[in-house]
Amino acid sequence: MSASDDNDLRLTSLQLAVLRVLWDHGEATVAEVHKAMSRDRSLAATTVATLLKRLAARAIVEHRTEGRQFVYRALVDSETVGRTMTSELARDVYAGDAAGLFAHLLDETKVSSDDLKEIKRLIRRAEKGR
Amino acid sequence: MSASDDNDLRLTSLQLAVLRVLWDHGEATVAEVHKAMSRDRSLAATTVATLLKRLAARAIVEHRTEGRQFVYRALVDSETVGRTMTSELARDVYAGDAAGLFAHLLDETKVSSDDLKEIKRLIRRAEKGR
DNA sequence: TGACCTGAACTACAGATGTAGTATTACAGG
DNA sequence: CCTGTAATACTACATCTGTAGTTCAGGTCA
Repeated sequence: MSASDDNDLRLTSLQLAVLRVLWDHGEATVAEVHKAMSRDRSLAATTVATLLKRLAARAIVEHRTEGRQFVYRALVDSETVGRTMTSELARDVYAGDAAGLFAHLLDETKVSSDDLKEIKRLIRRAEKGR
Repeated sequence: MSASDDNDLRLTSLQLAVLRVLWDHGEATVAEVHKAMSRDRSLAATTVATLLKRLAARAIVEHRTEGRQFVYRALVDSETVGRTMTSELARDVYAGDAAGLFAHLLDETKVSSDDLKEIKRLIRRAEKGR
């Protein structure tokens, strides 16, 4: 938690794609992030470097230097980002109507039976905790 | 559906706030939108006008002229926007893990007992439909 | 040691966004 | 007919984003 970091977690799709690589890898050099992203997006390596540098300026990632390379890692975890963005979506789009959001979630994404099972478990837990 | 409109429903919080007014009112003049938004945000009337004009340029709203005023209405419904943004969130942040999104939804927003009841109903329906 | 390669730094640029001032124009009232 | 008044049109501008080229510097290989 260090100091005054978090806050302002409005992230674009592209920025999230970068972050995901760091979340998955723990740490990664620019080249590694670039490579990992190349499956989905064709970006120049310098583009990825720019993205990372900008995220660093926002204190969303940071890097240490290893030899001549920067090794980046995320300063925000996916949990926090997920929570923040979910509640923003609920507020901005659904005016807080959780059931509405959930309905769309069921409709629009492929929710597996396992997911449903897990979700039911979460509901039971929520009901217990009132 | 007319022609090549929808698509590209990436909307910011502010843009959604504008849209919400139109969704709630059906139609509204710039002044009405401005007033409705003034509870939450202090924007100049011209700012609201600019916002609406830009949304119109993206074919997200349109207006007819009534006397000297523009009466705006949304060209996208909240259902569509909700669906789109929800699935984008699921994809970008959760890599499609619906249960993860749902867990955060339960945690982060105030889900009422009624909401839970409704959600359980949705789940039953989803299970029926396989 | 000199030519390369590779990585980061710097520069660029168009489009979107938040935000609003200024200009213009068309009525309504006197 | 003239003058506010109110509404839209036009202009502005800083910031963020997506995207990448160009420059500079430090190792590496011959």
